[in-house]
Amino acid sequence: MPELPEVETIRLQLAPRVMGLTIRDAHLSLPRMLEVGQIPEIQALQGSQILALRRHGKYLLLDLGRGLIEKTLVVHLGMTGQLTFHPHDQSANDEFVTLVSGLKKSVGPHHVDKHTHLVFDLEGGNRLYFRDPRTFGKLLLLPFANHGESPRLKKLGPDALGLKRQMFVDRLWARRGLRSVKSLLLDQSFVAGVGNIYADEACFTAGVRPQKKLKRITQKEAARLADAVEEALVRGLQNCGTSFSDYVGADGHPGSNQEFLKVYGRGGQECIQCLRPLKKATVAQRTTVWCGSCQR
DNA sequence: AATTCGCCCTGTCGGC
DNA sequence: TGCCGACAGGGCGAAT
Repeated sequence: MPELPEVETIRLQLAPRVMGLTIRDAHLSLPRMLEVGQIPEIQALQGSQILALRRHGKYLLLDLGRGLIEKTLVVHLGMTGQLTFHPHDQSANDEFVTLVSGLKKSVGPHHVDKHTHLVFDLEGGNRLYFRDPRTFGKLLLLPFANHGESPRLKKLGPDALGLKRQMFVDRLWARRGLRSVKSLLLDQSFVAGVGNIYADEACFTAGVRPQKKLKRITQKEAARLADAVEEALVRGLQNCGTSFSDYVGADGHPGSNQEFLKVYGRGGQECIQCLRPLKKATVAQRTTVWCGSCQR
């Protein structure tokens, strides 16, 4: 489940490898991954260069064009999306082959399987693959000039990484009400990039119960949440992302942040602070883990 | 207007 | 061994 740190890891790994490369050919094998009617536009990308890689929240934005940026390919990895770079000179690297398909061994001569939905043939024999077993991901091709007006991107709040504490607190304060802290953290129009894993981790670090109503949150707790979100995301990024199931970086390797998670996926196990068993329940339609003693 | 719910989708896992 | 239901969940559109 790629959240901000996973998408940023991919962006950082991908940028030096694909920047400036020309797209020789594009193959979209599962059309429904793309906005309807855009298949001809994908074909038309032949000859375009990858000119910039940006990210907002969990969205990766590839700016494409011939010299000047003309279009933006918006990529959302959903639950199990993978974006991997396959360099021409490492095509025989066995380790790479075994890791590229989720965390399992991949079969097939070209590292492509039935879940590889988009392939960019880049100049020099390099390739870029988009793979997504559960197909919750999305591809969207927009004119660069007005891609900011896209309904999908327009509703996003400020990017969660590097967001000023006071801005976070102010936005939370403006939404004080009956909804839960966790519901707000998952709301991409509040801040963009936080998903289920980092929301739970942030709540634990802040000492706040995920189901606590926003109207009962103090300024102090809001500030702690702001810091805890930043801390969780930065740590995730430092560890190249959390590979709980399918996530791999652009190099095909899993991240290591799953080894450092304090609560996510640890329901019933002992709290790292007080050693009491962690609680698990559904909050805001998501599986949620917290410590009933350390989080109030 | 704000919030919740059902749905999309497939691989994995536990129970029988 | 194999079948089957439960589960994972981001975001959208429908319902409340």
